[in-house]
Amino acid sequence: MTDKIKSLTKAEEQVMQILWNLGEGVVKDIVDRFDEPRPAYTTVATVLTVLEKKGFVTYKKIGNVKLFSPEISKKEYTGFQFKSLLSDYFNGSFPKMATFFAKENNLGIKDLEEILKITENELNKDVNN
Amino acid sequence: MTDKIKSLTKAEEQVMQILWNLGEGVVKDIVDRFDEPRPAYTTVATVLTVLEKKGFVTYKKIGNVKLFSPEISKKEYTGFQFKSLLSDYFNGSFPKMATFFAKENNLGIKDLEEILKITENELNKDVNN
DNA sequence: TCAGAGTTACTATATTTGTAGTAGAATTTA
DNA sequence: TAAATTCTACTACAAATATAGTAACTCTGA
Repeated sequence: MTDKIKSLTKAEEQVMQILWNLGEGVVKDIVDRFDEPRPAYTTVATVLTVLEKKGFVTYKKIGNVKLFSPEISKKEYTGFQFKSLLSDYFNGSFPKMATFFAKENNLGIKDLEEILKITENELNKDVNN
Repeated sequence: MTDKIKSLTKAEEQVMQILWNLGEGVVKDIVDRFDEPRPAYTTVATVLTVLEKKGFVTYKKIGNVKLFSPEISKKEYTGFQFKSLLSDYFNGSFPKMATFFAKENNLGIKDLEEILKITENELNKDVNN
């Protein structure tokens, strides 16, 4: 079903991030969200064509204009990235990752418990989605 | 001080992973750890040369042989990757990441508390490093 | 109704990445 | 000590990526 996801290149990822935020948009919409220095309109159009070939986006033709939208959700791609990081750098262990985070930020047990609370809230909050 | 870290390419990352495990090694050592089909000896040598130029590895000459070792630790690079993922996909919020993990794995509060315990253990365990 | 703005399809080019060969130096070994 | 092996340095080249130009098409507003 869900075809194997391939990694995005840097340029592709930037475009996808914008498209995930917008939900949908034409080339111009995407170009406009780029920080200066903006890539050329045609550059973005090319990247979108590639993304379409790779199956990351689809589009509807509205008149002669293509309205692009993500075909792979941010969530799906996040999962892919997250799993890769977890397996390549934390032996697939989430506690190892959490430990790493704690150490990087000099957090103690108390802080972790605090984070757990916040997480539980988040979890309840988005029972939907 | 710590120069800005650049991303590793796929091939480079594989070599680094092996080198991080070995601690140090000559080209042959690294080739040997590759799964079949192994890349050519010269391919690995080339990648190492590139990694050296990028500052990811150094080497000591032992006779006429280069003994390579990581210049950037796995930990440093992990931090870089982790931060990128956290900021690009979780708004920089670790609880959001934890929530994502929980939902992906259908974990409930109980499970999270269990994970917290494991994490606390880990944290105590490696008081060193 | 046509001039300009926007859009797409196609093409082009530089750079980076992945992969590996060759030549020759150094080392080991029969 | 000559042959085989190992290793590095240098080079090569194909594929992928990043970036953008051009031509042609299509609206839309004056």
